[in-house]
Amino acid sequence: MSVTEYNPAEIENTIQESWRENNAYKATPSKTKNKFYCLSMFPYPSGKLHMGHVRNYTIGDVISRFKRMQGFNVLQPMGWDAFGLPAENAAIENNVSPKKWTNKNIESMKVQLDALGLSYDWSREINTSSPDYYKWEQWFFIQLLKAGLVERKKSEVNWDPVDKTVLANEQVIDGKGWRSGAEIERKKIDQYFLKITNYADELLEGLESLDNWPTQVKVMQTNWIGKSKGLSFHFEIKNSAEILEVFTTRPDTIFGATYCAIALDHPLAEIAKKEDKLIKNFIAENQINEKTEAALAKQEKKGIDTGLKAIHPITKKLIPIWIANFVLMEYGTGAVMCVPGHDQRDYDFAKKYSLPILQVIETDADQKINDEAIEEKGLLINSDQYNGLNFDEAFIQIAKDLKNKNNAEVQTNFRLRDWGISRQRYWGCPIPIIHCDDCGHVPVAEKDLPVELPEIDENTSRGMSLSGFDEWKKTHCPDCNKEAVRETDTFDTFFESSWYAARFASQPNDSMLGEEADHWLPVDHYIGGIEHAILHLLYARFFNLLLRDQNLIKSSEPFNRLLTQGMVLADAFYIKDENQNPEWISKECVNTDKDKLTLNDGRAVFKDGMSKMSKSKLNGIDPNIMIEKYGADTVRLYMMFTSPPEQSLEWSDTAIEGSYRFLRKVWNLISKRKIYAKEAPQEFTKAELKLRYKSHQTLKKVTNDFAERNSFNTAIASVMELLNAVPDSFKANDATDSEQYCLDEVIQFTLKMLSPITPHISLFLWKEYSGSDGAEFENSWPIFNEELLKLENFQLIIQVNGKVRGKEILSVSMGQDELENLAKENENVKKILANQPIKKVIYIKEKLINFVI
RNA sequence: GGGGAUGUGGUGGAACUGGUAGACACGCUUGGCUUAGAACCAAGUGCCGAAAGGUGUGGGGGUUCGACUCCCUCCAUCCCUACCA
Repeated sequence: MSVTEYNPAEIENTIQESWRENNAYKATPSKTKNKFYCLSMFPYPSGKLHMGHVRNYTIGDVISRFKRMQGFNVLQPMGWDAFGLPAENAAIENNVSPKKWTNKNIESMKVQLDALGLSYDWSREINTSSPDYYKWEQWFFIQLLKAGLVERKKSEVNWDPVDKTVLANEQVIDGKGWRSGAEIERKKIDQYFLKITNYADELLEGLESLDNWPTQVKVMQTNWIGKSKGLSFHFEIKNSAEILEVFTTRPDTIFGATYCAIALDHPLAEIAKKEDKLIKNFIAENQINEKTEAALAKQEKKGIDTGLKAIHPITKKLIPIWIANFVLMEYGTGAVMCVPGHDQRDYDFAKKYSLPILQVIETDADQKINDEAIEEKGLLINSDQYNGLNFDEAFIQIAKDLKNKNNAEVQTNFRLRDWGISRQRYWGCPIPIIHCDDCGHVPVAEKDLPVELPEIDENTSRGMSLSGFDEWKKTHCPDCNKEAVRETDTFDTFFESSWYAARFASQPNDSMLGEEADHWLPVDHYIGGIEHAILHLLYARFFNLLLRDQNLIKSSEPFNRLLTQGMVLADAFYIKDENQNPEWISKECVNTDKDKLTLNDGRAVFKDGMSKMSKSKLNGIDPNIMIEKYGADTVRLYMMFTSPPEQSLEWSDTAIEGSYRFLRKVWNLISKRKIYAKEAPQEFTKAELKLRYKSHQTLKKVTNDFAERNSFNTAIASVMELLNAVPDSFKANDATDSEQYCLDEVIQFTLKMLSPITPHISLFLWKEYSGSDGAEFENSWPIFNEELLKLENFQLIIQVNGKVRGKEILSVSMGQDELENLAKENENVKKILANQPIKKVIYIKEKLINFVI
C-alpha cells in the first residue's frame, strides 16, 4: 500500500457511507445481548449546530460506541425538541411559518449531525411538533385530567399592553417588553396546572436511589423541592373578625415575633387600602412588574403599616401588621410572622422601619443581636415557660400548647409549586379542551385526537397566539354537541421533553407506548447540560412517575446515570462606543500587533476573556468550518481531550491543531504497516516487556476511564503516552519478530481505544492494517493481561518530616526493616537525618517512607 | 437574596482512596532539516537562585508525620432561580 497523507474528508465520507449502507446503528431488542440505552438531550432546532451540541453529542456517542464494543446492544436515538419561542420570533421577523422554519432547520441540522459521525438510530427520529408525537401528549393529558392530577386556576402572566401579548420572563427586560418597551403589567388568567406537589415526597425519596447521578444535581433538586416541617397557626386581630394565617419553620422563636408582614394583594391589605389613601398609594406604587425569583430578591424591601394589630397567640401582646413587597400571595398563606432577632431579612426590615428586635434564642453567652440576626438554633430565652428548651423541645411544646387552644397544626411544607403548563402561544401543542357554556371545560374526545395546530396565515400579528384563529376555535361540545370553543393555550414545551425518552424506546401508531418501552427503559446513561439540573430533569422524573402510575411503563426513575456537561466558552472581543459601552466584534476583525489588539482602522480592541459562545457576543465557532478544516475525528478528539466533560471547555484555535497533529501521527505510524501475523514469541527482552507492561496498563486505565469515570481526557492522554513510549527501534525496518509483535499490540490497542472517540480514522486504519472488512472491530473491546502488570521493582519515595529527600528503586520482595535501613543510607537522606534521633517512621507499602525527626 | 459549582505554570488540564504537585497537550526557547517558509525531528521549559537550596495549587487560618485533596473564613467567576431551552 502506498503511503499517503492523512485526508480526513475522504476517509470520513467513505466510512460514513458504509455505516449508512449497513444500517449499522439500528437498534432492535436482543435476547442474547444486554441492552444499553444511551441518550443525549435532544436539541432545539435553531438551524445551526453549535459547539455545545457538538460536545454533548460527542460525549454520548463515545459512551455508546464504547458500550457497543463491550458487547452491549446499544440504543442511541436522536430527535428534535421542535416547539418553542424562537420559531415564533423567526416567523414575526421573516414572515415564514414556524412549521416551515423549524422543518428546514431540522433538515440542515441533521446533515450537520451526520457529518460528526454520530452512531444514531435515525429510524426512531422524533419531531415533537409532529401530530404523531403530540397526539399522545394530548391523550396523556386527558388521562391525567381523569386521574385528578390537573387543576385549573387563576395565575399571573406578563402582559405587554402595547403588543397585546403575553411575554416570557426572558422577554421582559427591566420590567419592560423587549419589543414594545412598554411597562409590563401582571394579569391574572385561567391556567392549567399539573399537581407535581402530589409527588413531592416520591420525587424527593427517588433521589436516594440515583447512585449514578452527580451529587450536586441531587442536592439542587432536594433544595428545590424544599421539604420543611413547621407550624401553621393564626393570629387574631384586634377589633376585627378576620384572622391572619401564617406558617413558620421556627416556632421556637415565636416570642421574638414583633410584627407580621402580608402581601400587597392579601385580603387584609385589600381592606386596609380602602380606608387609607397612603396604603392605597403604596400598593399601587409597588406593584411588581418583574416577578422572577431573582428580581424579587434583589429589589429594595419596602413596607407600610396597616394600622391593624395582631394578637400574639401566647403573650397576647399586640404587634403591628405591615404590608411588605417581599411577601408573595402565591406562596404559603401570603403572610408571615416576623422575628427580626433570628431572621436576617426580618432584621433588615425592622432596622429600616424602627421596629423592635428581640433576642429569644441563645447560642452562646457572648453572641448578641447587635449587627445581625442569629439564625442558628440554640436554647430559648425571654420566652417565659419555654426558657431553656432547645429547638426540638420548644417545637413540640409550643405546637402542643397552641393545638390545645385550637390554633395550630404541625405541617410539612414544600417549596415546590404545582407546574403551570398553559402558554398563550401558537407554536406549541394545543391543550385538548373544549369550553362549553353548559358543560364547562370538557376534554376533547379521544377519537378526535390530535387537535392539530391551524396552518398559519401569511401576515401574522405581532403577538402570536392561538386565540387569534377564530375559525379554528369554533367547534362543538363533545358532551352536548352545542357550539363551543377550543382552549387556545398550548403546553409548556417542557411537556414534550418530559417523555421523549420513553417514546424513543417504543413508538406504536395506535398507542402512546408499547411493549418495547420496558425493554429499553430506563435510560442507562443520560447526557446533557448542567443548566437543566432542576427544571427539565425534575419534570422528566415527574412524568416518569405519571407514566408508571398510568401503567404505561414499569420503572420509577427515567435516567439511571446522568452526566452533566459544562459549557463551551471562547474569547470575546469588544470595542468601546462613544458612551464607553461595549460593542461586541468578531475575532476575525481583530489584528494582533505585539501585545496590542486593534481593528483595521486602528481603534483599540478589548478582550472580555472566556465567555459562553453566543450570538450576541459574536464569539461562536462554527462546527462546520472546523469539520471542513480538520475533519470530524479531530473535532471530536479535541472536544474530549481538552477538558473533563463536567467542566466548561475553552475553545482554542491553536490547541485543536495539536489534536490534528496527533491523528496525523497515528496515521503516519499505522497507515504504512500491515499486521505482522506471526505466532507470539516465547521470550521477550526487558525493553519489550516494558512496552507490553505499558500497553496493558494503558488498556486497563482507559477501560476504567471510559466505563467508570467518564474521564475521556485522561484516557486520551494515556494513549498518547503509550505511543510516546514505543522505542524507535521497534518501528524500524530491521525490528525483530518480538519487537514487531509488541508494536502490533500497541497498534491494535491504540486503534481500539481511540475508536469510540475517533471512529472514522480508527475503522479505516483497522481495515487497511488487518486486511479485514472490519465487521467485528466496532463490536469488541480488548482485554488486558493481569500477569503482565506484575512488577518486580517499585520506586520508594523517602521523606523527612514530609518533604521528599530521596528516591530508591527497590524490589517488591524486600521487607520493611531492610527497606528502612536502605532508605536511611540514601546519601541525601543521610545528610539531612545527620544522626538525629528518629521520633517516628511512617511507611506506606510500596510507595513512601517518612522519617519524623 | 437563595441554591449549586469552579479557582493548580504563559495556556487547557493531570494528580482516581490524605502520600513524588504540574502527567498529557498548547505555547515559547534553542538546535537540526530547508534557498526560505510550512511541516517534521531533537533538547529545554512552575517561580527565585550561578549552584546548594528555597518556594509554590485564589487569599487568610486550622487539623495531620504528610493537605490541590479534610475543616473554618474571605475573595473572584460561572450556572439555575419555576414562561429561554
